Amino acid sequence: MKGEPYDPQQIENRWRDFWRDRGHFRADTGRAERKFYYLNMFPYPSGYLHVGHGRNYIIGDAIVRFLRMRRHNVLNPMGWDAFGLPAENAAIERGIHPRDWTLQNIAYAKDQFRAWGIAYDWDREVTTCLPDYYRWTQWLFLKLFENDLAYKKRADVNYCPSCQTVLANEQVVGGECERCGTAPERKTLDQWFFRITAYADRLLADLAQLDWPEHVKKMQENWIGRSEGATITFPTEIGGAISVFTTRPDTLWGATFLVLAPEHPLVDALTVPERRAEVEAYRRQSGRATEIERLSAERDKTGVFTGSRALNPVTGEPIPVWIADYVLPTYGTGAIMCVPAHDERDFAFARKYGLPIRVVIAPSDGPVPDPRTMTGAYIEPGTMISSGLLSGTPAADALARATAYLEEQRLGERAVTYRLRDWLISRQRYWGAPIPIVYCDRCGTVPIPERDLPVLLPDVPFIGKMGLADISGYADTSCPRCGGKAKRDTDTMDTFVDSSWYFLRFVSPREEEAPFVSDDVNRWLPVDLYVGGVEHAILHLLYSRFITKALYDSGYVSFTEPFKRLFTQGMVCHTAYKCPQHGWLYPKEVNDQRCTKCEQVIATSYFSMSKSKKNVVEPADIIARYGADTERLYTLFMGPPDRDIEWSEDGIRGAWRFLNRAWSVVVGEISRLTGSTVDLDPATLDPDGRALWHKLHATVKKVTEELGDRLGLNTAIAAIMELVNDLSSYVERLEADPQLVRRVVRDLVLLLSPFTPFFSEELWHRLGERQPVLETPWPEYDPEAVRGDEVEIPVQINGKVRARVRMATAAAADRDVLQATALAWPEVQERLRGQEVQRVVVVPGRLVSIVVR
RNA sequence: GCCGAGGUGGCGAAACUGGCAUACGCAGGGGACUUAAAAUCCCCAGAGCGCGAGCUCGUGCGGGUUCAAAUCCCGCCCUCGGCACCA
Repeated sequence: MKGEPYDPQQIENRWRDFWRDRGHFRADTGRAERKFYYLNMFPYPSGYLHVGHGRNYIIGDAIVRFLRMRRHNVLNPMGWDAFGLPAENAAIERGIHPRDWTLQNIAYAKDQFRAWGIAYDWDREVTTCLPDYYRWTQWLFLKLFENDLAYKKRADVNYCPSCQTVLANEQVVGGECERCGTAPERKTLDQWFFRITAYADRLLADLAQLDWPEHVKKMQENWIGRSEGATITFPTEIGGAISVFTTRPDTLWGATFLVLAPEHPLVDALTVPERRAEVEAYRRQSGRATEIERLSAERDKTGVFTGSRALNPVTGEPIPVWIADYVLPTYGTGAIMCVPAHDERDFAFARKYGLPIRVVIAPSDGPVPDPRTMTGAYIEPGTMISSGLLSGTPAADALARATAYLEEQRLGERAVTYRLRDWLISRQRYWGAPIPIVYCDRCGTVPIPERDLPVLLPDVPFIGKMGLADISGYADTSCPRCGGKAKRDTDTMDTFVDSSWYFLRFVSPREEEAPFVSDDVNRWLPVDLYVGGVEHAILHLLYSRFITKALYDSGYVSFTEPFKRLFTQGMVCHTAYKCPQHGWLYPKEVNDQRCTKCEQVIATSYFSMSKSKKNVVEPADIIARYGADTERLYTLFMGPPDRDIEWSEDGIRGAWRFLNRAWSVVVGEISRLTGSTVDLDPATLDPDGRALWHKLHATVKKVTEELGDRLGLNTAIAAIMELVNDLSSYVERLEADPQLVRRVVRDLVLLLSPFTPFFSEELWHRLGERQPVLETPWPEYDPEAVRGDEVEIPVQINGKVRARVRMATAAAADRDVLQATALAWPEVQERLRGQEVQRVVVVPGRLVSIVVR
């Protein structure tokens, strides 16, 4: 059928601003009936967005359009995570101000959203680097400070020499700076921390109530790292005592030495004069190593003896006290008791330095290991031996008994320790929210009063790597308390602070008296569905949860978790080429598997799209060739949204072909349909018409369920493709019913609209509809029609399908009728001849299974 | 090492609660249209055996439960992600 060809450029230009002009995505936060707060993780504006970034927003846009048509009051805002180091580094490279670079990127990204047809409520846009936002980030700091959740401490920190700033523990990945890959150094600085550890238990416990992917919850659980055990006190020979944390108080009778972190406060006192030089040397040496180096498991354990002894509290035996840098000052008490017989690490250390080993758990079968000949720690279960009153206890019960005994004897107590550390938020860089604190000689550390916020970033020419400390005059101020001379804190806050509360601001983004309006926020939060990348599974999500709980405790919000449901979409991967000599290559630099510069054979692999690997696909190119609808459709169709997918040029052509097919079938029918407005009576349709009628309803049901709940957008699209295939075949027929065709075409256009909004709006308009798609209700399905007239029921004989029985749907739903029909079916009769039927299993509406002989 | 997710045609994948394995799409083969090509349309397509009706095998591997297993259970292998000297 010839007709006007599908021309996406023209169509998309026509509708691009339509949804915004009609205010389709302007939420009414003044009321909350049928409210739905949909949120995409907001982007960091770093140049342009590629098709991989697009996936996140396209998924969201499809869901949100669907919800709008289902008459939800949808809040769908967007903003910019606009502070941070990359902007600063990029600005340095280009010799411009990070603010200009950032605002420029924001403008560009907004154009990209517009080209994609992604319709946000732009009236609610927030930009974290603007004073009307960061003013409230500073407010948040003050609230945490008031509640003793922000504190300053002198600490050994990870300092990235390349970024010239400190990194949070979380920002050191695999021993390297998360941003630039440089190995951090250790530095001792006065830094601000947020006391997230105070919430460790609640952050862990409340995971249970979240509808989040299981693996993300597990990652948070690991990160928090709760360990139950006991702290035990070991008196020392010189007086005083050393407290250790252990998860194995039951093995206390086997503790033959103690090890302290080199930084432990008691090391000085414990070191005997003859050992002083050696201990000092060791402390200096380990002080140079970063925490990451110290923790590398491959590294041989080293340590030195302090010369002092402590007393094992249960055996009374004097045991040596060592220091070693595999013991971390920041975990537990910074000191451990060592039970070499039953712990691999302690065993290795004891063997290396010839320390005594004492076995306290005997295998239930086989001989007790001999400390002199053991080659590894015995870590299997068994029975306690040489353990005083615990001897003879099965190891499984020993833990509880040991803990009870220690508490009774006041030698120690039950304790819980976390892997989670407090959140270091000070950064020595310019492009962030200034910390609203001054230091006064007379009054000490003084918070800036709320009414004086924001503490503005000084507006100075940007001259490369610098912090606020480098800007003359910034630090000099007067004390808000006494009016005397004072110095400002010259650090800015970690950007994760900015993003740990932005979801609150979206509800009342222009509020000038407060960061958010509690009543409105309490009505609209938690976010109903939060969609973003797994890369934020720990940091951003954990910090946001912590801030929400802190605000809850001080009465600003009435909910304890910010994101009810989380969905993490997979990454988009693409072929990347690497030349052994020239590194990553653009596809155009590759010819016949060889580098065009040096003719060497290149290596081909798949990676998530990134500028550094030169394997990004630009939406502008795709949109110019195929249109945004094709990109959207392909992005959603190529795989389940939560899985990584591989971008392929062939795949996108498939999506393009489908839209062309759908276009021509709809456009081709329009002339036939004019005037066919009478409601159709499905009862009058012929069998082919009935079949299409059934397919339509089944498709509506499928697409509705996938979009509304399972988020299986790929299978929703597959179902629509099937409908188009069936519709094309049907309209080929001379006696096609125009009423039915009209109905199918209408619903088809609506079903497609969340995925291909331009395409649908255009066809909808051409079908003569006056009301825009988004103001039209989502198609309904009739369960009766979904069932269909006839079904084919497979009949199994001894587990193998041997026949298919066609019968009325209602008859197949009746167990007895189905069984009788199946047994009487000729092919079945044939098969059963001469066989004895032992059993017949009937699943109404589904299957019949016959067991013979 | 610990924790988690996954492994299905040539490829991306589907099968939702144990019930017809491979829907939908890509690539491929054959045909139609065309002077030709592109585009489009129609047909074929898990593997093996058989002239054929058909039969056998088949969801990483090996067992098991069941009338029936991609799906449940036991034991392995591989890939990816997180954590990892956290006491």
